[in-house]
Amino acid sequence: MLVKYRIITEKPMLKYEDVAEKIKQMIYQQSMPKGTQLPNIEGLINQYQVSRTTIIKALNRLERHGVIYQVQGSGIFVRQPKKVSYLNFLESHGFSVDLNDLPGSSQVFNVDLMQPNVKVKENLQCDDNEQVYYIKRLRYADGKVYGFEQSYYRKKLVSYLNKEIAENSIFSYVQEVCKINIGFSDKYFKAIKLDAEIAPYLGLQAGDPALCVEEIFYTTSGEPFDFSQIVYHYENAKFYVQSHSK
Amino acid sequence: MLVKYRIITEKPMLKYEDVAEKIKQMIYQQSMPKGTQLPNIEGLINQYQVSRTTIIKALNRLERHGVIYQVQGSGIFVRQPKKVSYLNFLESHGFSVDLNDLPGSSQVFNVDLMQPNVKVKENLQCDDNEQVYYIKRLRYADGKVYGFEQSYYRKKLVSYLNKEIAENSIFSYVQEVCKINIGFSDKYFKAIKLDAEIAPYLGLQAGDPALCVEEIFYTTSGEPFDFSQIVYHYENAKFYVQSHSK
DNA sequence: TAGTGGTCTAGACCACATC
DNA sequence: ATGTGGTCTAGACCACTAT
Repeated sequence: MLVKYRIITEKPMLKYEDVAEKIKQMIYQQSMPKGTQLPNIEGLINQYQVSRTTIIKALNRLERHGVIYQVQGSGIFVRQPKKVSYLNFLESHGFSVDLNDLPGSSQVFNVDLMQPNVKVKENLQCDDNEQVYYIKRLRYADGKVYGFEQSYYRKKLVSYLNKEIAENSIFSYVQEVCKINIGFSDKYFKAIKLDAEIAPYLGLQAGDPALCVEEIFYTTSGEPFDFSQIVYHYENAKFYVQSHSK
Repeated sequence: MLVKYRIITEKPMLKYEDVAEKIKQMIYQQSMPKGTQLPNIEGLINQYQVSRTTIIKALNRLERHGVIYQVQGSGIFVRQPKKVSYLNFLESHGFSVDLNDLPGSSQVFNVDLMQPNVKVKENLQCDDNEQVYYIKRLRYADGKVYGFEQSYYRKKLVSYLNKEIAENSIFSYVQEVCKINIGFSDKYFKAIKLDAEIAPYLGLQAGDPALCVEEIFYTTSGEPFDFSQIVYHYENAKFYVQSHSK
């Protein structure tokens, strides 16, 4: 039997991922407006030649990602497109394609190997004497500064990093070269008053507002590998999150 | 056959929800630390007497809610408990129990029936001449002001509202009395500078930072019923979001 | 090699929506 | 009454981890 493979990761293509992707393409290529009804499950089974369960799994995935919504007894419908100029908060690093991780989108100040302080050590669950890479960089999008980031990667899991990698996408490197599979993440955030140290990086004044986000990323086996603190420019960075009760 | 029912909604209890809840209880009652391994799937099948698929569905739900993580070939493990004093951003209204929606936790300024302005009309997809309830209130938690909220509910879907309801939980009322089933939501957020009009409500100065969130809640059939703008106190409101790549 | 989670199937039956 | 999505089952087989 012919087995499809993902282009990048070389993992076997799962049927439900494949079907989900194709349905998504169908929606976007035909630029269906919100509320458009899709074929029913029976129809999708015939169209993609997979079992009912696989169709349902694909639909649930699309529902969680905000692409469609399903109404029992009624049908499957296209969901509202997100407002433009807002970033997907859950995909702003990591899980899916990150449009901001393009070459030249980061100004890197340093990439240092060091002993973590207490806070970093705790968040990354480091052993004693374990070392971490410390990266400080400014992030740009559309030519505008949108965030000041300080991140820490465990050397144990990310054995090498340099300035060039940090200027591009650390997450692509970590996945493709270090073979780290990203499993899940915790994000903590709040509004803050910018201090005199960070404000200049963003071209703002001390006392100006900012969105401060602390993130911890874990591998699929549950090991934390990245702890980052990002301070976002209050005018240049806006986010959205779509969620679902199911 | 005996069918279990949910206490409040009187909907039949689904097996996978039931199992998920029981596993969650097991974790919390035994206060298992993060990393604790749970029984394997075979064991859970025997313990709860349901099919493999149902166990897996329950586990996936717990995984999405940040309670556990599953490692293929290895096992099922308890995930890190969230930092205290942070609110779950996705559950801060709506989907699950809202600890802040307790009696006396809101100071209500007005509950008015009115014609929506353009922005509200668009976000709620109102027909022409449709009316909305406009509620303005301050939200408290632990005796501290944490947010200033302006919300709009479509009269078409929420036929009646008053000050007393707004002082308690609008969402409970909407679900239990109006029989609205909450399906999904869109949330947009950014840091802002407080203006002179809103700052006093939060006991802050104009120019101080704040987290501004705009939310749209939809019924399970995809109709928007609530549009809210909430301005959060930058010192009293902190949030977390847990996410998963699966 | 043995054990664990993950995918996929075919089919029965249930719950909700619409007419 | 009919059509739609949702749940649940039993079982085959695949993919990853540990030893």
